[in-house]
This record gives sequence, C-alpha cells and structure tokens, in this order.
Amino acid sequence: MSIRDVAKEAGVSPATVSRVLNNSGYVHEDTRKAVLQAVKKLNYKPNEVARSLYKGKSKLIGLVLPDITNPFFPELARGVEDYLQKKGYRLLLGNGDGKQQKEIDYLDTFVQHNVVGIIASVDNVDYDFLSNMNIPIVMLDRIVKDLPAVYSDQFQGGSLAAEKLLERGCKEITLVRGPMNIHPVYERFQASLAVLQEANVKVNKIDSNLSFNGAKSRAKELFEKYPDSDGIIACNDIVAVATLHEALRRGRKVPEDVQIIGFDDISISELVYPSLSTIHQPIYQMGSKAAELLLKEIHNEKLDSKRYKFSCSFVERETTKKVGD
Amino acid sequence: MSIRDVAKEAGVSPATVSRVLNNSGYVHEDTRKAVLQAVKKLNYKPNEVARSLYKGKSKLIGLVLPDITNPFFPELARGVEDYLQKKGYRLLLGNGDGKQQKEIDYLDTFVQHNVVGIIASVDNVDYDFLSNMNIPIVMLDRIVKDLPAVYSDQFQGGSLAAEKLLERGCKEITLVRGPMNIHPVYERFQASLAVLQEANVKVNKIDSNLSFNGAKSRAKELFEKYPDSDGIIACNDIVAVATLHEALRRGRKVPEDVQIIGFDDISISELVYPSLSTIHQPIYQMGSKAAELLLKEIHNEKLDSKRYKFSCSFVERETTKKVGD
DNA sequence: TTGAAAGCGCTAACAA
DNA sequence: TTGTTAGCGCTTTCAA
Repeated sequence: MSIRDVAKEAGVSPATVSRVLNNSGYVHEDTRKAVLQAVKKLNYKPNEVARSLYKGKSKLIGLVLPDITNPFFPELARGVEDYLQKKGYRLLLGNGDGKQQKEIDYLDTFVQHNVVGIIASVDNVDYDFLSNMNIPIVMLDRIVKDLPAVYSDQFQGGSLAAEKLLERGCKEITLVRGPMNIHPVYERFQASLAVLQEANVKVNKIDSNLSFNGAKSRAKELFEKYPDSDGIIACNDIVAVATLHEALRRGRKVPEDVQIIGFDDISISELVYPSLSTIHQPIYQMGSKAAELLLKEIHNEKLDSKRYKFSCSFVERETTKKVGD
Repeated sequence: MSIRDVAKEAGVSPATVSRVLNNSGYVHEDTRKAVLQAVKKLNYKPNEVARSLYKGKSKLIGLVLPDITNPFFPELARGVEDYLQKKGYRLLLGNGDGKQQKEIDYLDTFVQHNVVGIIASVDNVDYDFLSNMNIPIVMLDRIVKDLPAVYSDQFQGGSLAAEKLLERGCKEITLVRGPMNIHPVYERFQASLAVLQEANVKVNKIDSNLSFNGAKSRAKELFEKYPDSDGIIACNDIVAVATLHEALRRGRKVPEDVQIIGFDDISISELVYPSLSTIHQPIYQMGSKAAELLLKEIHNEKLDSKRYKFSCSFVERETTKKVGD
C-alpha cells in the first residue's frame, strides 16, 4: 500500500497527499481533511525507505558499542535510545567486540543504510577512517582526536579512587589494570597511579580484561601475588566484584582487611554484599548527551563545544572504611 | 557515489555493475574484473536503501525488547545479534518498556523501514495486531497464540525451583511474585505454587516488580511480614539478589537460615556473595535460536515446529544447602 | 491550490 | 554478453 492508494481513495494526486503528510506547501482545508481521512481509513504508514532514498537521509542513527553484554553499555545505549526515540529517530545497533573488522563493518553498513549520524564507542578505528565517512559522528566514552565526544573525566575519577584509598589509610595498594588500548581504562589507571606514586605507599599492578570470567581468575592471582594488599582499585565494577568475591572466599574481611574501589557504578555494585564503593559515572546521561549532541550536529545547530565531559564522583558504600566527615 | 560512477569508471552500464555485484546473469570475465577494479578504486558500497526500495525488502531485522537495561535482555539481544550479523543482517532495536504505545510504535516504524522480519518480546500487543503486520515474526521469551516462539520451559523451571527447596528441607517458603501480565513470570510462579501446595509446607506470597530498586523495598517487607521464611523463590535473579542482600543485612544466615533461589541465571548471580542458586535459562541460545527461526521463516524454509522450547536447569551455588547426591 | 513529471540508486525484464 | 528502460514509493520542482 502506497501513497497512490491514499491519493486514489481521497481523489487527489500523490503530490497532494505528500504535502498533507509533510505539512509542506498549500493545501485546501477540505482536501487536507479528505486526505487525512483516507490515511486513517487505509491505515497508511509512509514507506521510510522511499523517503530515505529520495531525500538522501533517513531517520536512522547507528550505534556501535563494544559489547551490550557488559553492564556498562546497556545503560549507555538506553540513554541514547530514549533521547532518539523521543525525537523520532530509530536505532541501528552493533556490537564491535573490540574487533576492528566488526567495528568497520558496522560503520560501513550503517552508512549504506543512509543513517544520518553515528554514535561510536570503538577502540580500533582511526581518525582518518572516521572522518572520511563524512557523516555526523559523536564518540561515546571514547576520544579520537578532535571528533565530537562525550565522556567522563577519567583522570579525575582515577585520581579520586586513589585519594580515597589513601585517606582511608591503605599502605599497599594493588591496581587491577584493564586493557590499555581502551582509552578511558588507560586514563583512569594512569591517574590512580600518578596519585599513588606521590604518596608513601607500596603499589602493585596486575592485568585483567574487563569480563566477569577473566577477572575471576586474575583475582585469585592477585591475592597470591600480593597477599598484603590492603587496598584495591579495580579497572571497573565487574572486576571489582570478582575481586571482592575472591577476597571473601579467602576469608579476608572487607573493608577491614582489604578495601576495594570499583569504577563505573553500574547497578550491580549496589546489590553486591558488601555493596561496592565505586567511582560513579553518569552513564545514562552520557548516552543521552551523546544523542543530543549528534542531533544538534545533524541539524547544523551550533555546538558550544565539540566535547562534553562529565565529572565522576565517589560513591561510598561498604567496601571502604568510612572516615569521619 | 552511485552505481553509475562505477559504471562510468569501468566503461560499462550500471546494469552490468549490478550483475557483477549480485553475481546474477552472464558477465564476461574481463568485464567482471574491470568492474571489480572500479569498485575497489572508488571504494564503492552499494546503497542498501535503494536496494531495499526496489526489492521491497531489506537486510534489516527489528528487535523489540522490554528493557535492555534489565540484565536478562542484553544476553538475549546478543544471541540475536550474533546470529544475524553472521548472516549479513543488521538490527533495529527498540525498548518497549512494557508500554503498549511504545511497543506498537516500534513495530510500526520497523515495518516502515522495510524490515524483513521481527523478533518481539512484548507484553501488550495482541495476536491480531501482530498477525496483521504480515511480516515474519518470532516471539522471544513470550508466547502469543500460535505465533512462532522461542522460550524456556517456565513450568518446568518453576516446578524445579519448588522441588529443590522442598528437597532441602524448607518448611515455610515465600514466593516473590513478579508482574502477572508477563507471561513467563506468571508461569514460573504458578508452577512453583502448584508444587508447593501439594507439599506439606507453609506458603507465602509477596509482590514485586522486576527491577533492582523495586525489589529492594519489597525485600524489606518480606522479612517483616514473613520473618520465619526458610526458603524464598524469587521471580528473577535481580529480585533474588536484592532479597539475599536484605537477608544478610538482617543477620540471617544464607543458606543456613534462609535458602534462596532465583530465576534466569544472569551473570550477576555468579558474582554475588554468597553466589546465587538459580534456575538457569539458556538466554543467549534463546536469542540465537529466535534469529535462526526467523531467518528460516523469511527464506521460506520448513520449520520443524513453530515453537522452540528450551529446558531449564537448576544451578546450585551457595544460597541453597547442598544435599548428598 | 493542485497535478504531472522527474529522479533518488538500484535491479530485472527485455532487446540487441 | 551487454545496454536500455522501467519502476520500487516518495518528494519536489514546475506548470497550470
């Protein structure tokens, strides 16, 4: 069923139907009514594909995320989606899995589908590729040169984590370091490290990936290699929870024997027992801000700035010792 | 840049380029090479929108989920996405939030975008609407009349939960019941209830929604109203974890004083302390099976059955007492 | 105020 | 083996 059927039903030309539907050009009130009635009667819904083809642009936005299965990203995606949905845009979603091939594949096919903009949280696509796509783009939780980006202040967050542990009397702090090619993970690590090196404490490092399972085995290793750690900064909440779990298994008291700080403040951290102290990022807001920025770009509105940086905050729960304040 | 540019570059007609790209009709080997070279040189990528318009179908699949923020669904979405991605399809995603208006909105706009099939996990759209869309559809984790559906055996799962608690000696069991309009939640509740009523135990019920925060307050209520519960069956893992958390806060020993069983086996349940015993659903496989079924439908392959039912299993962790076996 | 016609980029039928 | 043409459903000149 097409615009022609509606035109026929209303006794007008397709052009007129189009005008009514798009509120463009002059239409006599009576014709308008007739058209609307026909639309209703036939339950006509315009074909967005034809629209997209003619106009050269759609109501589609592409979103590439590392992995929707990692609890950080659904929250981010939701922020994006809610904003776009309200503005009448739909979301094309892909999981890049940190693999360049997949990331590029999605980026390319999104463009082939006439998406009108892209929000990308990718780790392996370079500036040249991204800017050669010639399409509005906003990096999310990632930074690539001077491309518009929305993110949280990892430097501040990383410093905060270290300061809080220092304030709480830790003397031997172990950093569980995530993959260094992931920009925010790298930054938060460096920031913590810098603060700790200024202080009079022992600092250990151990590597981990960001997944539940990976972190579990690294947590075991952590307690074997650095049994005297009295403070742990994990690269994210998942890793922190895995570490916490392992600490308890080994009979370490948290926070009495070991204090643990995570990163992100995903919803799990509140539900764990003892609940996890962590560096909060406004995840949902980041997503929705990215969507907002992207739509502004698309509509050629002025951006105050191409960057939007949220601050992090320390959420104290039960894996750190309260200090008087 | 269009197929005409490639044609020009290769010194042939657009039709020939199309033939090469689609491996259809006869093309001389030399021309084929010339075309491929031109494609490469210009880095040409066909416009999927134009294809979609001409063919009346796309490489797009629509997925409507209740809420990607609920940890059950990312896993499901990932199963769907991975399968589709491998087959060259892309995903249009929407969160229905259990609201009819949003669910319908997404369904409608997906069709307007020429999606070639839909996977739906919706609670408020009826059979007539769904079947009138005239598009291949697979219900996921939901059942609507005789529409193709992929789900886990909630009846079996619910029974299992009750049986396990009975085996482990519980005498007063409280069921935390989720929203009864969500089909699988309803079924698992009924199944547990049926088993318990056959047994010689006291049964309590308390209502909750499925969210982290909702469950927290209901957990408090649970322990006030039914302080003697020695067994709890929660409607899902999130609710179970919230309940567990609250039990520990109140100094109840788990599983010594209270045993708790969740539902779903989302990844969180393994990371909680003590880790959560739960009814496992093969979430990822459900997603990928739904995608498989949908593509079969789309390609008019015979379906052995329009329904695909997975079984559930009991995953025993630390919130139930081990029994000798 | 309305309609006819062209064209977005592609593919398929038909002709050459 | 290849090219010409029409048309998918829509919007937008342009003419009436």
